[in-house]
Amino acid sequence: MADTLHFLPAKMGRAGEDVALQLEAAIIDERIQPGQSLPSERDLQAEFKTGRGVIREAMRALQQKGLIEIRKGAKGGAFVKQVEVAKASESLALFLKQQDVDPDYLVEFRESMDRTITILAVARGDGKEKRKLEKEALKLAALIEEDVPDMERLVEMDRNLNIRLAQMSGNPIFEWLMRAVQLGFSSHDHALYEDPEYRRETVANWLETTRQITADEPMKALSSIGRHYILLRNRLAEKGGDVSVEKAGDVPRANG
Amino acid sequence: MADTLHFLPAKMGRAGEDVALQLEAAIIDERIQPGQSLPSERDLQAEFKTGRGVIREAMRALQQKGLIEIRKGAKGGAFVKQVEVAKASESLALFLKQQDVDPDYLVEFRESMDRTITILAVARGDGKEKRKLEKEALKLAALIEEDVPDMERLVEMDRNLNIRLAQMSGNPIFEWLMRAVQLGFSSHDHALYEDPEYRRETVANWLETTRQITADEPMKALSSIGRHYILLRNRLAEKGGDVSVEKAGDVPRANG
DNA sequence: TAAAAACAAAATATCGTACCAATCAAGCTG
DNA sequence: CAGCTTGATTGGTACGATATTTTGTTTTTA
Repeated sequence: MADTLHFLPAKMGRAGEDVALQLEAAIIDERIQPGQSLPSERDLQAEFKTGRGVIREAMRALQQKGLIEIRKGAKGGAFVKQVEVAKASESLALFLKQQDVDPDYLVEFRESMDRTITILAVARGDGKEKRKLEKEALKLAALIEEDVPDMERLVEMDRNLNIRLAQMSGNPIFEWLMRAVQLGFSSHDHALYEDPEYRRETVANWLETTRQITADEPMKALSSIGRHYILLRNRLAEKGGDVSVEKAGDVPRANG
Repeated sequence: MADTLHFLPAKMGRAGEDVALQLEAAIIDERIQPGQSLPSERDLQAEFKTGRGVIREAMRALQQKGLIEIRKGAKGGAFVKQVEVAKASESLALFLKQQDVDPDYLVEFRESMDRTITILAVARGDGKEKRKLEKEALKLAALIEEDVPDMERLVEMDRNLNIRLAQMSGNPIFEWLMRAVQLGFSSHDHALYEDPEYRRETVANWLETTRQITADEPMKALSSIGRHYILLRNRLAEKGGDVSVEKAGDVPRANG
């Protein structure tokens, strides 16, 4: 527990926000280190001289930001966390989802991002990472041999390949972007895997791309990336305009 | 008010999250349109068959995500908002700050984005836009002739040039990204304009870049962009590590 | 006797309700 | 038309009850 912390009584009128801001400031200034816990709800209540509801609202806001993790029970409480890149991506994904952006623009954007990431990954990824990536692509290839491939699983593996590649770029900002895009718009890739012919070609393309990356052949890898986007554009054109951005129906629900 | 909305009773144990998720889904799904308001807290309480505290926590989470805006008083309530790009920017800034990400990565990211944008802008921007851009660069050049240039104004014009260029790419995603980056991380550019020598070179470089764009010379424009980032990197190296990403202290505060 | 299992207790977050305060818009009144 | 009143809504506080997890203790078992 982090003692010797002192806060001002919460301001009336918008107490919850005030509490949240003071706590956030304390965390960001590293007056409370990651891993440490904030005082218990009741203690905070006393510290801020306010009701517990206010404290709880503030906690919820910080939790939502990914700054704290709340554990119940004895020795429970609010523990300061390192913000994960996945959490940071959520808010961009949310923004992207709300704008209904023309799929063409999205594809264009993704292609440009993919190309940069690929170049960086070839240059910076170490051999082990590269071989691991190639192995993942092989696993994907094995999966489509089945008669009735599990679509969800396929799309998830595709997503993971993309994120892994972004990680190999070594630049966390690209990982952030890639995750956001994958969070918001995986429906396009879904389209690629629906059709057996495209599915086959897409996976073959993944194999080729990862192989060229392992072989330290950036230009050939780029060429392969280009092929991927040719496939994607053709597929989207075939399907017509009915592949719009994902609706929120797929937001994970807490209860069944 | 959006009536005829139906929600499931909140699940025990993590009711707040459940409520937040259901509401978020309804918003993203556009079952509730931006501008419309959610039912009042008490109505939601009845709908979800839960206590008011739970509803308020959920509201706070949604508010924190930027999905709703809460107004007090008569005709008050929770109004669905368009998520602002600033939210995504904030959350990225928080992540980079907490993880202590090297500013070099940001520069690298910006350079790659700038290059793509420039190519697209040359290809898609019409002559009028390009000349307008060049004129803005000229205005910037005029400004640094003064003995004591207004730094704020300089940085703002630089920002506007960047955003205008992003707009000319014709792809809204690049514009959003550019805005997000400019919002949270313009301190680097500030560094470029502090030193008289760098200031002069930076502005000269802007002139060159915009000129090449107007002349439909993408490769020369790229070359010029490259020069910009050489300047920026040199400047940052000179200044040492003290130019970190913006503190979260500049996050807009709701109450004074 | 020592290890393992079962049980009780304490600390903590979570949930529900009731009540009052502050705020704001619209309508009423003089 | 200025000022007051009223109704609707969110904001804040208090208290009690419940669920969950850890911890310590006791009992059982090998």
